[in-house]
Amino acid sequence: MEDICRDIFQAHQDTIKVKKEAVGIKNLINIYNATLKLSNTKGFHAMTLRDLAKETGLSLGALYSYFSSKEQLLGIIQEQGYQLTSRILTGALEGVTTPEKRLSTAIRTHLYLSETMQPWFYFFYMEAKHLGKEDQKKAITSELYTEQLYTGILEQGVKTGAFRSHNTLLTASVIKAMLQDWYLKRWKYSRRKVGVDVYADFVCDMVNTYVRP
Amino acid sequence: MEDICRDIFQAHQDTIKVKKEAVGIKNLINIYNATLKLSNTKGFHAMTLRDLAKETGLSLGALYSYFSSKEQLLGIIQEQGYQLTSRILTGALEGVTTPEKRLSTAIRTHLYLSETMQPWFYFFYMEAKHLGKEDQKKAITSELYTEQLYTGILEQGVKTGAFRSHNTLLTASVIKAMLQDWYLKRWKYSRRKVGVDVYADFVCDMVNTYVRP
DNA sequence: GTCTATAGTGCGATAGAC
DNA sequence: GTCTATCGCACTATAGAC
Repeated sequence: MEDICRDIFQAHQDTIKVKKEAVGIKNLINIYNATLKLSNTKGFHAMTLRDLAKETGLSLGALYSYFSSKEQLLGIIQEQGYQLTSRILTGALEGVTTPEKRLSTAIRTHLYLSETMQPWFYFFYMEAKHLGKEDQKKAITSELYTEQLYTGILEQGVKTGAFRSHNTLLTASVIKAMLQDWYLKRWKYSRRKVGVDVYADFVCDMVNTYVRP
Repeated sequence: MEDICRDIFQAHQDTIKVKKEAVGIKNLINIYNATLKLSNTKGFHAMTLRDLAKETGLSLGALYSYFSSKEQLLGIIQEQGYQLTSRILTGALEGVTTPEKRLSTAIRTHLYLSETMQPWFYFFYMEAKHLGKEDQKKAITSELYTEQLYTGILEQGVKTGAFRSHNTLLTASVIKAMLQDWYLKRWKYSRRKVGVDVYADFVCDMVNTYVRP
């Protein structure tokens, strides 16, 4: 969390009026956490800056030292998320060579990441349509990028004979759908005390059963 | 569409000030279509009643002859959707006895229904969190009801030996996730020219492969 | 760096003419 | 049954004190 906010602090020094890094990062963490909490309960649009001021303990004026408009606040959070996701996914797959291992690593990494950053992932999904035209394209690119990652692994597997021949694009799509369900319906799974490990095993099992020769 | 609106017209004669059924239904269709169109593009909260007036061709004052508040408009659409979904699903399964047939019928009916009523389903999913506390409970009940339907079919199949023993609750969850992906990501599937039949075959195939003995 | 106070805008909802 | 006109309110964003 602190790392994310340090990145943002340094990347947006033009719009962030606060100069001391320690103060800036502390408040950014506060603001983003509050934004995610409020947005994920009632929606970003329904969250007013007065709500946000109350939740953070900052004043309206102080908030505007950290972003130039409500819309920009939305954009910043989204953008940071895509970068982080693709960076971590790509990193986790480095050095993993066999298709079976790559598939299971990608699925598990994605699930564990969305587990620790659940509010962020939920936010990306639900607020994507409220973005400006420019940012909306980035959202679509991000969705297709991770899907492409799975398609690539599956096709590699078909080629090497590790997987049987099948519709890799549709398989990748439903893998994504299953991963997304994990962070979109957290209320359901936590109520049932289904942990991320159990869910990860299940998804890997179902996909493996389907694609194995 | 006309049937749905006739149901609503008759069920809400207390809040709908228009008395002539022909006029009432014609405008209700107009209003709900416009609401779905605008909400699904920019979100229900971001849609103003002035947007809605422009889209329907009605005035602000006229709109209020068909609902008592913006919030109630949201509630009416949601409620009607649940009733329709459960009615159609239950009806489709009537007389279908073997677990294999029941499973495939449920999946296909759900997909075909969400295909013809895509804007409604998308709306239910994305706007559920903006509902009042009362209506939110109904949304959760509805989600769990359809899931329960799949769990029931799967358990019956395990008992009769048609399916192997497996985690039926998680299987039902991911079936729902796959069905939801169909109407949540329509832009993706239609861009790729994947039709509902192809998708339905795929989902049935994947689930069957997983649960067969 | 953060505050309070407020300007300016656009909303949901209503009243009353037609 | 539908319209126009308008009220009161809550919002985003800013200006200036501390």
